[in-house]
Amino acid sequence: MNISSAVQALSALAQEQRLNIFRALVQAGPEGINAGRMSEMIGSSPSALSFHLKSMLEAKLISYEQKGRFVIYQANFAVMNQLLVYLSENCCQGTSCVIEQPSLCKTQEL
Amino acid sequence: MNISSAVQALSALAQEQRLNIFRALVQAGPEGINAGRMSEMIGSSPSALSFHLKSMLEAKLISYEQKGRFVIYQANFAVMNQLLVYLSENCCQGTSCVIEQPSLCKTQEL
DNA sequence: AGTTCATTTCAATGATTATTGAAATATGAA
DNA sequence: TTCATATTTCAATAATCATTGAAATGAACT
Repeated sequence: MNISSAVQALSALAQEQRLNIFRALVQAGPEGINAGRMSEMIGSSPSALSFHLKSMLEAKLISYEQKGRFVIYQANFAVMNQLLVYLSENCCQGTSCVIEQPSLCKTQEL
Repeated sequence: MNISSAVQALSALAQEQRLNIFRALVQAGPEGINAGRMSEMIGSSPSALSFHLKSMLEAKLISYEQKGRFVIYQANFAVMNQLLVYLSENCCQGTSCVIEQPSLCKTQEL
C-alpha cells in the first residue's frame, strides 16, 4: 500500500452512503449483496449507488460478480487489512506496540 | 462511534497531507510532534497545515498540548481504535471472524 | 512595552465531489 | 425478437474542500 492508494481507499469510506455500503458488505461477509438490495438498504437512488460503488471498486475496497441479472458486491477484506497495516506502520517508534498486523477480519485474509 | 463521527474521522484521514501527518504522529507515538516541525516534514505551508490539523482535531483523531511557544500534536489511538471497531462491527454475520476488537496500537488504548 | 518566533485565522480563488433525472446497456424470460 | 428488470452512464447543477498570502494572535525573551 502506498500513500495514494491509501488516500483513495479512505476517501471511498469517508462518505455516509459509502460507509453504510461498506459496513453492510462487511456484515454480509463473503456472500455479498446485490446492487438493488443495497439501494433499498441504504436508501439511495440506483444511479447514486452506482456512482459510489464505482469509487469503492476503483479503490479496490470491494469486488463484484455478475450473477444472472444481478451484480453482487463483496467487501475486500485483504485491501482493508493492508490499509490498516499502512496506517500503523512503525507505530510509536517501534518501542511499545504489541500489534504487528492489525486486521479487520482474520479468516478472510487473502 | 456513530456514522457521522466515523465519516468525520475517515474524511480527516482521506487526504494526502493529512494522512502523512497522521502517520508521522503514529510513528512519533506519545511524544508527539510540534506544528512547525510537521510543516517541514510534510512540506506544506503553515496555514495549510493548520487548516488540516484543525479538521483532524475536530474529528478527535489527534490531540494537542501547548508547550512554551510550541504546540505539540499527538495521535489519538483510542479514537482510531473505536473507528476500527465500528468498521468491523458484526463482521461476516458473526459466523467466522476471529477478531473481536481490531486495534491499531495496543499499549495506548484509553 | 517592544521584539521575535510559532501558530492560527480569514477571505478569495480554484478544484473536487455528490446528486439528480434521463437515457443507455445488459441480462433473462415470454 | 420483444418485454421487463437490474444496473450503469452521462451531463448539469449544487455543494464541499484545499490552497494561497496577508493579517492576527499568543507566548517567551529583552
